Amino acid sequence: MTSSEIASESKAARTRQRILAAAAHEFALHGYGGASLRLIADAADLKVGSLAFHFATKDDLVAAALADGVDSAREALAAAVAAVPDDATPGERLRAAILGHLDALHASDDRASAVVRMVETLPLHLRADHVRHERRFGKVWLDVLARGRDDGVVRDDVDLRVLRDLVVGALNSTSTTSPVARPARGAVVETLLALLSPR
Amino acid sequence: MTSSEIASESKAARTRQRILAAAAHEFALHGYGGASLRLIADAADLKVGSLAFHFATKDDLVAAALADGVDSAREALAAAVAAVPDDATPGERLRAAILGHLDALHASDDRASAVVRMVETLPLHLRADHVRHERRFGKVWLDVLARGRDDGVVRDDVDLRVLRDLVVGALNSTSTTSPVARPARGAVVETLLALLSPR
Amino acid sequence: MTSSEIASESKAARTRQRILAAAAHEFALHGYGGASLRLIADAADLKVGSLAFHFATKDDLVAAALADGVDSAREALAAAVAAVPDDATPGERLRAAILGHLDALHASDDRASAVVRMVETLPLHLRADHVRHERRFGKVWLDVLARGRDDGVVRDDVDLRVLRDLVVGALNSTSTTSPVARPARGAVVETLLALLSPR
Amino acid sequence: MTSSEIASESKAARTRQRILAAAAHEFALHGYGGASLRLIADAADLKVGSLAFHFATKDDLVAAALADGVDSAREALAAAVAAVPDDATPGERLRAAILGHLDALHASDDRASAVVRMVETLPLHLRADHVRHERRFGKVWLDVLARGRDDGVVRDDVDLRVLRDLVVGALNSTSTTSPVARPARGAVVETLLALLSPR
DNA sequence: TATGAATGAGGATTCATTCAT
DNA sequence: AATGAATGAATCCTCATTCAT
Repeated sequence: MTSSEIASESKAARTRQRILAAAAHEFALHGYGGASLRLIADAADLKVGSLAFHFATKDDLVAAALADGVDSAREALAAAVAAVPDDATPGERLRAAILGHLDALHASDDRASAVVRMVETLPLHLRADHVRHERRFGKVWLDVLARGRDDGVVRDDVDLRVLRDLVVGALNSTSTTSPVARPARGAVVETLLALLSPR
Repeated sequence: MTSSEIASESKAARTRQRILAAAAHEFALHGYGGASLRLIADAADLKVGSLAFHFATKDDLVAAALADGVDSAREALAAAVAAVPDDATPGERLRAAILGHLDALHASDDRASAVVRMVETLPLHLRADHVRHERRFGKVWLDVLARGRDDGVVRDDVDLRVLRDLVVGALNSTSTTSPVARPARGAVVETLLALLSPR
Repeated sequence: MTSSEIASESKAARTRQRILAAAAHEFALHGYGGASLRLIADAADLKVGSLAFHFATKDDLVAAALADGVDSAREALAAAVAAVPDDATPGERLRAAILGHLDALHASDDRASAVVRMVETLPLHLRADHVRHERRFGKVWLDVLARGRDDGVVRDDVDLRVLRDLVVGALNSTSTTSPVARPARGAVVETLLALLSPR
Repeated sequence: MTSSEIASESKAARTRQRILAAAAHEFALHGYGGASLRLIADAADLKVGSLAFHFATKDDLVAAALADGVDSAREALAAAVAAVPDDATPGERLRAAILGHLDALHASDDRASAVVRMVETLPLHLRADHVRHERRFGKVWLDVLARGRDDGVVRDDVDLRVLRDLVVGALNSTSTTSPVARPARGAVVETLLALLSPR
């Protein structure tokens, strides 16, 4: 493989990433139906027609952005938890998960928040493809909560799945477009930890 | 005012309601940017051109649907709380609020869920107008929680506003388009009550 | 029905006819795949977007143009034959049919030639719908030839359907875009009559 | 010229042929305006950009396909006639011509039918170039008919050029995309022979 | 009060073409 | 000899809006 081959390979990959970033931003701002390829192309410094070379269709791009969004959020969440030293307190682990989730959600690249903004208005065929990714993400949170319960920092008087859904819903709802309205990160973390802790 | 004027006035009002209902449905399904006046008109059994008579522009319709959505949800929430007899337990009042919120959100007319689906992708000028409605809704929940705290059924170790935001966020996140994924109403209520109750 | 209603009804109909005429011209010149709605709209003195009001889709317009083309040709053919007095010679009837077919095909409005130019490159779903029209047209020619055979002016040593197909094919092939290359109408008629007559 | 140059030259020639074959197929199916270089490239197992190496523009490819189509048909027609032994009956020669024409037209490689499908919708500049090829093809048929007349198997009561145009038109009209609708080859041949034979 | 008819802007997608590699 | 990547124009279609009736 010559150096020029490497260069051209990475060029396509770089453009693809630029498009995904621009798409995430537009989708986060305007949702699935409100986002336009024109604006996405502009933000990616490309002409609309050129998008087709990387993503054949708007829905292809959406699917890629969704996968990119949840997967990166899941990896960030898992990494945040994994980074907690073994000898840390169980509460630290829980706090790390919450922080990891919030960080992904409020990251400036919008990859995760694009997902939150799009999921509920997706056409069925896209949603079907997306469910698997979402499920893997939910699994990570479930594991975190289960471990927390074993370690005695998560209450055991409620169904864990329902708890997980409410926690994730509450966290996702902080991903508001107007950061002014967003409650302070620290307050959210402490409040959630309090709600979760057993009586 | 003649009787025919009265009749025609009430006809206009009825049509307006039909449009709002159709709009709520479309907005709930496709969000602000993805909903089209044509489909709304179809669902309201009207021609697109006729919409202008009732709502001059799409944004006017959106604003009306938003106001209609939050206000009706707020009234439903307030009514549910007010319906609780004075001699009921404080926990009953809290449960009534949660149930009222969920009922509004999962109502078949989509008026409340349309709001949830739209808010985050609204253009700025619409959002500005909408904030006041949202604030009044939030005020009701804040009152409910404050009273609950006074009555000893809501924990006092957390900031009440942050708590309110998380509770509302968690509740709103149950308004998913695919009712299959939605956790059972009863489980949501009991879990939330547990989380709220003081240790 | 008021006069204004009549006017508005006929306005839509008139526009529809203008579009069909423009479409026939474009389709005759460039075929199904080569014709553009832009040019059709221009020729019909409309904006492209306005076409949708009369024909929802390009394929709808094509289907209408096809039906219009064959049906009008069939009617012209049938009328030409019917116009022959009962006491005319059988040869006159045959000649009238040939002339009627040619007249339809070379008419300046291109309605019939548009069909000839489009049929073979139609997508399958359009072709399927079109077959019925084509069959009715072929039936008229078959009747003409059968009557001619009964009257002794059409040879009886060949299969009538095959003969019909070849005659129609030969006639249609005179519908060339460059009228220079087109053989003289009279010569075509006399030659065909000669070929058809029994030995 | 080195052997590798020879090899690469012949490779180019082979690719050229593959492109022409693919192009003929697409043009036969969709006509001049409806065929796309992308599909042609796909069918030729190439990327669109690579076409330019062999044919600078779409119209260059079209021109080549047209020339290829008529010329090969003309050669097939001439060869079919030439293959008839000198001592065969004149009717055999005529039949051979008809069969040769039909064989070329219905050949699976679509080279000839692509021409039939394209000619009438060609832009003027392409048509001008094409006329010469077409004329040479017509000349062959004219010769065949003239010889037939000399030999007493073609009627002499009609203009030969008009006759030729009608015969060619009738034959070409059998090149339909749906082979179901196509009349049986044998029946076409015998019917045409009958029509041509003098009384 | 509503419809019919049209507009112009913008939507996504496809197209032939170009050019560096 | 062919590919990868991009362009700009054109494709059809949908949109919200307007206005005479």
